[in-house]
Amino acid sequence: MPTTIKTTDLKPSRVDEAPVPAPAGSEPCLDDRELRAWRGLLRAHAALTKALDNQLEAGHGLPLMSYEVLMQLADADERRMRMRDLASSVILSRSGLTRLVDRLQREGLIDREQCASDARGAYAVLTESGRARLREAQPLHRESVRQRFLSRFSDDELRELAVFWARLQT
Amino acid sequence: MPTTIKTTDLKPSRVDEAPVPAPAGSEPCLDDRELRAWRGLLRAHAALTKALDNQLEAGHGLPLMSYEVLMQLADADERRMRMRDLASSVILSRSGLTRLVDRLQREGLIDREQCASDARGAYAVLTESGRARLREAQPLHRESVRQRFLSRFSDDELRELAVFWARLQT
DNA sequence: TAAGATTGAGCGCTCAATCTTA
DNA sequence: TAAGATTGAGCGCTCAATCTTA
Repeated sequence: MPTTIKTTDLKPSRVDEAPVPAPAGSEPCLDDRELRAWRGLLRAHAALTKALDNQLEAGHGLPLMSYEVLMQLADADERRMRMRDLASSVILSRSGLTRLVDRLQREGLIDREQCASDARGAYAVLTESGRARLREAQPLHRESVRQRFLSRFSDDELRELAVFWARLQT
Repeated sequence: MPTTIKTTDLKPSRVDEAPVPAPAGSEPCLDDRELRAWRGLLRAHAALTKALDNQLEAGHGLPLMSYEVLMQLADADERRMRMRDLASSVILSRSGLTRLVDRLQREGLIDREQCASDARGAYAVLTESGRARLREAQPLHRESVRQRFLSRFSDDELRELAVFWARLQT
């Protein structure tokens, strides 16, 4: 064990910042309040996704990213989406999605289908087996999201968070 | 361009959820408000870090993770930290940090030093060149964090966010 | 025995190049 | 010309195994 116990790493960044009187003018240093808001987001996200990913992987052999893809398809019309749309909705590059869908297809959770209206296009389609796997995994995942995230907030706060996220869209 | 314009992907997950009357009992489905709070976090984080990482990499050849490591060291006593502590404060596995420090050392931004009190231990130490590189990169990065994130919130909201993040610490 | 750090193997992603169709 | 999808190359990470010291 390390001798220094670090309860949090959101320290006020002592050196290098306070002494300097705003170097150029247009980009003053982040103050303590700003740092906590920003680095808190990074740390919270990292800790949450790491925990959820490990758990989902261990319990159902399904990494978080795969889970998200299955979810998107389950919610889509006819349980299918264009590769392009699917990539952007799970925030993955197009090539990244191609490879992820390769893996899920190999497991039988997703099928590919030609797009009728645009011969360049392809659909990813959720299979029955994919639906079943998703249904198996959902209870554990939802409970974890509740326990680790949602339960820490009141109803009003959850609504507030949603408003906050919406504000970040470009 | 896809024919369907998706302004947001936070839809109420129509199928599969509303009809089923809470399958087992202990893990009811996430409702719309919960989904927006949760998936909003995932999307906001992904979009923000991707943008910042690209910009930092393009402008200063410094991926976000490397930047975070240099920051931690710049803020630490004597600009040095034990590998173990550094890994946990940037949320990286120990082996992941070993390799990242390898790269930064090859670039001359970090040195390694033996730990005097524990012969198993090693310090990562920020070099002068590392400080200089960080100082170069900071203005752009800070401005982006401001523009893409901080500026979307009032002072009170930033304080509230910090409180929210603190609540998530297990 | 266990903890700090590193190494070998390999996974999952991105970028750039490519092929196909609009 | 440009867009959708895939492929080749390669980067950055993790897990498990290993070495060293507590």
